[in-house]
Amino acid sequence: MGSADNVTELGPALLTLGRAYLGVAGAILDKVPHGPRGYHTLAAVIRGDHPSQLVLAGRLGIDRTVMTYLIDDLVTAGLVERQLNPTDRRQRRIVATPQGIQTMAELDRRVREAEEELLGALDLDEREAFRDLLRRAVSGLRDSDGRLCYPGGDGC
Amino acid sequence: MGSADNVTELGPALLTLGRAYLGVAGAILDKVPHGPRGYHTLAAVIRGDHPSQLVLAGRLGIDRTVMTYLIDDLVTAGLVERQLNPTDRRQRRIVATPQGIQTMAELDRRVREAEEELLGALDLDEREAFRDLLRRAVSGLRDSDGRLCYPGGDGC
DNA sequence: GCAGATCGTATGTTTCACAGACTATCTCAC
DNA sequence: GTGAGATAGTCTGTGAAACATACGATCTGC
Repeated sequence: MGSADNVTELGPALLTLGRAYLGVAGAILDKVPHGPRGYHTLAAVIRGDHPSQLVLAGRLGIDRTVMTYLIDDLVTAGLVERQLNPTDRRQRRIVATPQGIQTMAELDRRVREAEEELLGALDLDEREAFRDLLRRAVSGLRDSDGRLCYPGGDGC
Repeated sequence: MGSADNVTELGPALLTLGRAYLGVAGAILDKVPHGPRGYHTLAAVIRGDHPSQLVLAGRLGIDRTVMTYLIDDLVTAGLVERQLNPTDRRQRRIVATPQGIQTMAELDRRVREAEEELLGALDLDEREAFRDLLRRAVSGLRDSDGRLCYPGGDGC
């Protein structure tokens, strides 16, 4: 059986699709601080259940030093707020402002349209299957706390 | 129908899986110049059918100025060679050296193992389905020459 | 032979991620 | 209580990477 003709292709394809996503989403999200990354952070904040910046960073796979100025810029844009946690004053709880929620609602629709366009080569059932497989593959990279810990990573 | 609970998730999941791939592949490919990117370039070179650096860059979605020093380093590592195209002396045809082919053969196996580990949450049939859907989605982003041209990109 | 386009290269700028140090605060032992 | 160590968040510096721009070499068309 030939071994060279069925080369993996998974890695390049993954990165290519990711870059394409960054391209189309970046065009939509140019008003959001830090583009797609800030948008994903805002989405996670709205989804809630993030006691601290550190947990938020762990869930998104972002370094905590990056998370600091990422949230700085989301705050100055009026999309989120830092709230001091009274029970542990080291922690900053991040919550979305009404403006942040409204902005998210508007952008979510357009981003979803762009995503559909990105998967244009697949029919509707296949897109749903792809989303499902992708979601489950990623969830396998998380520990019980939802933190990312892929093999070779430092955390696990 | 609730609109906030089925947020897209495709973008973050895509980027997360891509970053995880870069993490595990980068650990394997730390001896290859420019890590995964150099490896993908080498793989494309071995696959052949790339008349010039520019076409190669277009296929991989890499800027041509980046491609220059990427190939520079692959050449100094002894993995590829620049051949002058006699019919058009502006073009440089990139071919793999025997050492490049051998290196590729060794690394391909390990990278594939890492990929399987990355998709560990899926069973075998699902992994194959995921690879297939991903490959087809990406092929939809290419024009007739194989160049990447996702919506919003400059080229199309 | 000349004008314009194309391939590859070189240069400068900007952005970005990551490591390390630092402050403030919490937890636990005693 | 008090002190040692751990943790959350911030700040600073460094290095890598992408991108635009400009340039020399070569091809194509007239």
